[in-house]
Amino acid sequence: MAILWCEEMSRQDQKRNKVTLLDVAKHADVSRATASLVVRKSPLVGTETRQRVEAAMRELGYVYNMGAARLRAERSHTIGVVVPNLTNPFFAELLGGMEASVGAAGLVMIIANSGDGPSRQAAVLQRLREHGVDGIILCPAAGTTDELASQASGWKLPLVQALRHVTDELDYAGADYVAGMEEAVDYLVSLGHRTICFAVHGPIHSAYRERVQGFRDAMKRSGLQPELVIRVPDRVDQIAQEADAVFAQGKAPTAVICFNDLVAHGLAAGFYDRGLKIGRDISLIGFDDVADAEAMRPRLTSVSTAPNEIGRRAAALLLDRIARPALPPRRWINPTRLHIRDSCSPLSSS
Amino acid sequence: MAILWCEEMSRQDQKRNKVTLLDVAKHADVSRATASLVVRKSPLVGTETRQRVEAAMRELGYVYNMGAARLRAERSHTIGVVVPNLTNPFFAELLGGMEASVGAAGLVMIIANSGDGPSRQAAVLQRLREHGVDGIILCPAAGTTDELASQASGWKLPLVQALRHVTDELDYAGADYVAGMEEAVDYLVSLGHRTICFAVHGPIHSAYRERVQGFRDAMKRSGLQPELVIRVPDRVDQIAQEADAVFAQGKAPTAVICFNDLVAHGLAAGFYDRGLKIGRDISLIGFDDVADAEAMRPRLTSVSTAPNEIGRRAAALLLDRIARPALPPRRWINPTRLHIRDSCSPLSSS
DNA sequence: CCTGGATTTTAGATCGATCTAACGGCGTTA
DNA sequence: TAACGCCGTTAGATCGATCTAAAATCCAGG
Repeated sequence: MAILWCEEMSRQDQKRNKVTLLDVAKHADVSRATASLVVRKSPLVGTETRQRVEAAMRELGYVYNMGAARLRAERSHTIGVVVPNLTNPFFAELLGGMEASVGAAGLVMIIANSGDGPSRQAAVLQRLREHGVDGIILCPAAGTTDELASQASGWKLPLVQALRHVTDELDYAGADYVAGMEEAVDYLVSLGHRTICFAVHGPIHSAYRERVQGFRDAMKRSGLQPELVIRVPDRVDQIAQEADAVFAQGKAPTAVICFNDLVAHGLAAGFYDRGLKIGRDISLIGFDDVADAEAMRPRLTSVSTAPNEIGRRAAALLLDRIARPALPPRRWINPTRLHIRDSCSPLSSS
Repeated sequence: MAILWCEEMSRQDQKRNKVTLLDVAKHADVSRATASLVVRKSPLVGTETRQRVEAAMRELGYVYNMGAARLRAERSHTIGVVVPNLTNPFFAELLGGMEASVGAAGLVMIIANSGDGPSRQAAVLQRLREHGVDGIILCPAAGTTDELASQASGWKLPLVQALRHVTDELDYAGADYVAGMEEAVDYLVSLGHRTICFAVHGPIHSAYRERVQGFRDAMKRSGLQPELVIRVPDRVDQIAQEADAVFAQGKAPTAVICFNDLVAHGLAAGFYDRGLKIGRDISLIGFDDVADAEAMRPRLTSVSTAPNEIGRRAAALLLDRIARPALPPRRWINPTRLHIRDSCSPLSSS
């Protein structure tokens, strides 16, 4: 007896006193199978039995073991999210939106960082595969090729692209960068600006190309010089230092459109340092409309891309595809909106 | 023959043509156990055999099944991270730091959002438990009580607190908010300021209390009025609107210390709107020193708390504890540093 | 040639859930 | 009365890895 007890204790210790479905079943005097049906809220089980089992679960402090369930059922209730960079507030907003959708559906997110490089991205995708995720939301790293589509279909793993896309064969959730940029240009043109510069930075990917394309198309449509695209550094303090770059090519622009709000922030600081007053000496438009746009002085006019909403939509797209894998590829392009504040003014004197 | 083939195909289809360790073993002409030793890089297996198995893995496109491994081995190579809020760039930095440490150790992070509320926090903790995480990094939601410690030990789940703490019985990684605040006060005092206000917002938790305490201690030590603590709204645009609140109590302060950089941003905008020039009419100090501090004009003097580093340390603490659960509780308090820029100036006229 | 010890390899049980196919009880119909 | 369908329940196989304990192999020394 004493020996038996010892053995039981050591077993408990070894197993970290885990309560299994079998324990619950015994305690409620039903079979393992019935208990399983109860935890999964199956309608097959009788009301009285259900209540007895639920009571047993509560009494024993049972916690469901997803790992074991996954092994048998091929569903992990887990999705993978790969972004190029965690620290960027823009991606943080995106993740926030995803978490809302994904969490509401009862799944959890594994997040991974690709560092915006294809080799690291391949490694993290492999890792997610090993963890048996039910699907992946990927913001493709710069340099990702369209063989991503064939890989994903070979893996039989639902995959949606977010913010950037490299293939039409997979779902995609992003913003209408082209239209957003056109709206920004048209607005400046309506204020009388004729020499408009586009300040870009960062790695080159679909969202980058679409913004450039939107800028050029709109400039051409207005009969203006479409080639005034200037690259600036990545860090905000360096952007400020090298703000002059904007004036280095040909005629000095009277307005600058920025690749994102970070560039706008940097240029605003740089212009300030040079004694240029934004909204009077030069007009400035940002892109993304993150929270800080409201805090700048003068307030920054910016094209809103609503990363939160894109995240939500990307998650919805993925959940749909997990439910019906054979669906044809879909895309959800979030409309953008020019949020007009105080950083632009009509061109008065030239 | 044809029938057999069909059967095989349908099995493949059903199983999503998954390659298992048994397939690899057969292909390499060894046992399942040996193959398992190879994937886990055990030194027990001979060189020639190892190579044969590795070749088989490559040829068949084998992917490791963590789920199955976890079931047997009680290690999921997964940790859970709970933050109050994904969208805050501060937490984004924290996550970035964690990801670096955790990823390097070969684990992945499941992230969850507590919404800074204890009930939702309880739900996500339960969810993480169901997913069998090896440990949890938790930034305790406002209102979390110290029974967290007994819960965690009951769950036998390694848990480290990050940024905020509710108990001494669990590991903790945070910043030295008290010292940081004292340094800020002392700096302003050394510039001649005597009436200094502390502008706070957000929910109340240990990090909040420590900052207030640091402020009051330092003010008292300098013989100054320690009660000038003012609450401002949460959103940056509302902070700007209500910046006057800073002057509403007693004598008007000549310097303001902010709870974080977001408050500093809002107040800076509000002061600008009222024609006050920062660094001349009023001095301003931020807290956290996130990227934007450098982009403000004038540049924002701010107390750097290095969330990235805290994230890295929290992860290291957790990995240590997973390796040796019996370790006494430890804490890592990141030193803060006052990053002096241009938003403060000596008090000349009064 | 046999023995002992170290090194490699293996069969079989096991983790905790889900799934399949079947079972008993009950009311209905032929 | 036998046959049938329906409902709630269940035993036993199964998922893909790991672990344990023992077996096979090899080599040196007596």
